[in-house]
Formats: sequence, structure tokens, C-alpha cells
Amino acid sequence: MPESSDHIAATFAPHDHQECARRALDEAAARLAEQGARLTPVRRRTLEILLESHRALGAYEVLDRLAAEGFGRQPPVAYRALEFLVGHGLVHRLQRLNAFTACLHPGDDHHPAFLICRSCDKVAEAAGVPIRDALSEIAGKGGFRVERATIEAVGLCATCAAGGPA
Amino acid sequence: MPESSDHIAATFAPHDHQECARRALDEAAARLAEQGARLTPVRRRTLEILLESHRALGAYEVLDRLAAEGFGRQPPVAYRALEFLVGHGLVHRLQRLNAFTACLHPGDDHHPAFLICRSCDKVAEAAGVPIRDALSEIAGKGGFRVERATIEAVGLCATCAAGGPA
DNA sequence: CATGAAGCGTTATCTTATTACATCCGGGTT
DNA sequence: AACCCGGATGTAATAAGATAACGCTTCATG
Repeated sequence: MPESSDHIAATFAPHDHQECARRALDEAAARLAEQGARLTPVRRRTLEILLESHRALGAYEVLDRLAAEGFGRQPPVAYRALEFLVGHGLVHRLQRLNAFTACLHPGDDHHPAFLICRSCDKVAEAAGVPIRDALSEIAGKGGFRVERATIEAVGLCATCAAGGPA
Repeated sequence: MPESSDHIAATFAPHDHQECARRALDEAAARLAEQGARLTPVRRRTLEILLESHRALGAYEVLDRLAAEGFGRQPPVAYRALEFLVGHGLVHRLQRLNAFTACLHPGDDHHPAFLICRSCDKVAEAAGVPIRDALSEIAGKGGFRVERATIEAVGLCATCAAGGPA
């Protein structure tokens, strides 16, 4: 399995995105089949839409796309599909952005830290464990038991720092 | 200066809250005076409202309070006061909750991690530096430079874990 | 093939946040 | 005092994000 830092670089660098999205979709389908959950047309399409870029999309952006393709045009349509995907670890919700992004390697570390590039808007997942450990340790000294944590960083990716994406 | 873990315990444990709020307000006033910024009535009252508990309040909760006391009753009234206070480091915005909480020790570490108790809803600030360092290191390996980070944990505070607050 | 749960669609509504513009107030200047 | 200015305050209107409640359809299962 690749290092987390490879995932980060791979997300921001130009790459064969067709391939990258296809892999993620296949993995998602496989995982859902295992769990006996149904990847219905709306759900599949929602995931595909998120997989088309590494950006995070708002629920209404997703909804517009779905509506344009013949699915329902009311908010619950998008929210339900997104909620399902989030629940199955295939999509992440970004609190800072009120937006959603496809998970690129479901199953690895399901509670990553997110790196959001303010220039290209792409979102990468970074290993969350060491950060969560640091947080839990500090919290624990004050008697607080951490159950879930949101870790989201805004900054500049290597590609943009080097003068913008190709 | 006390350890961060003391701040955490102090926030969740029963304590002389009058005193605690008064101190924070005094510090806030002093800091603003230094910066030549004006602590107007709405702003002062907004800060006081947030200081009345260690909970995070939504903008509309604050607005209701302000309106009931004779201030304007339109959203911008609350949002402007909150924005001002956040800008001067006297109030923090919690992304997870879409809510605001008073800063108890402005100036110390202005970018804390937040610990939100899911039982009593109180919010404590924990030392953010070590966590941010861990995050920056991981991100840096992937070529990402972190500029701002949101670190918010939900869990159970010591007081609630021990059977609920007094 | 009956049936009950899950899924999808709708309408309506709620919460959160911002834009745009009018008015007011305090300080410094003429 | 009259003037002007910028910041602060107020309003109305609307955008953006999210959920509740309800009915019809689909589908796996007995």
C-alpha cells in the first residue's frame, strides 16, 4: 500500500483521471456488494459526478447535475444519495465547505485529514491517525475522550505552489 | 500560564462562571483598546451573551437575544458583531456546529483545537500547536503547505463521563 | 404472487448566511 | 456652528444549505 504522502501528491498532480475515477468506482461497487447495499442509478451517478474531479461539490451542484440527467430535482434526491454514500464511507463531507468529495481509497483509513488547496480547489486525504493521536492525547490530559474529529486544512498544494496546474 | 489541560478541565468542571466571564470580557476590552478598535454596545453585548455559557450559540440564537434587548432584529446585526469579534480573536467559529463560542484566553494560542462535549454541549479550547505540527508534517511530505486548519473533536468530557454535571 | 421494507419523487418549510441600501453617530475641519 | 467623512447600525430582500412529511414504485423474500 502506498504511503499517505503519495496519495497527496497524486491527487494534486496531473494524472490519468479516468483511470483513477474508474478504480474508485469499482472499489465502491465491490464494497457495497459485500455489504449487501444497493448501488442504485442515482447513487452510482452521484458518486461518478463527485469522482469526475478531485474537488468538493455542494449538494446543490450535485443536484443540478442529477436533475439535468433526468433524476429528481428536489434537494432530498441529492442529500439522500450523498448521505448513503457518506454512510458507506465512499464520500466525505467537508465541514468547512459545506460540500462533499469522493473517497479515493475507501477502507484504508476512514477518518482522514483533508487538505484543501485554495488555488485549485482540489481536496486530498492525508493520514489521519497520527493527528488524531496527538489530539486524543492532549484532550485526554484534560479528561476529554475524543469520539470523532474533524481535521481540515486549507493551504497550497505543490502543483499550485510551483506555478499553477498544467 | 496554566497548562492547556487545566483549561480543558476548568471549562467542563463547575466553576465560578461570573468571574470567568468577567475576566474574559475585561481582557477583550483591553485588547481592543490597544488595537484602537471599538467595543460598541452590540458587540459588547454579543460577547457577553456568548460568555454566559461555555456553549456555542448559533447566529440566530444570538440575534434573538439581541433583538429582545432592543437591538436590530435582522441577521446582519448578529453576523456583523460576530464577524468583528471573530476577526479580533475574541470569538471562535465552530464549523461543525455552524455556531460561535467566546474565546476564554484571547492571545494565548489563537488557533486552538476544539473539544465539544456531546452530552453537555460545552466547548473547550485545547492546545492546537502540537496537532497543527503533526498535520503540517504529514501534509508537507506530500508537498502541501498548510495555512489554516480546522480541528474540532466531538466526544465526552470528564464531568459528563463521571455521571453528568452537578 | 403477496407483502413489507427500501428507494425515489414531490411539496413545503426551516435554518444559516449574504447582498444592497438607507440612516445615524462621532470626530476632525473649516 | 456648519460641514464632511468613515464607521457602525438598521432595514428589506434573497441566496444557500438542509430537513420534514407524504405517497407511489420497486424489489427481495417468503
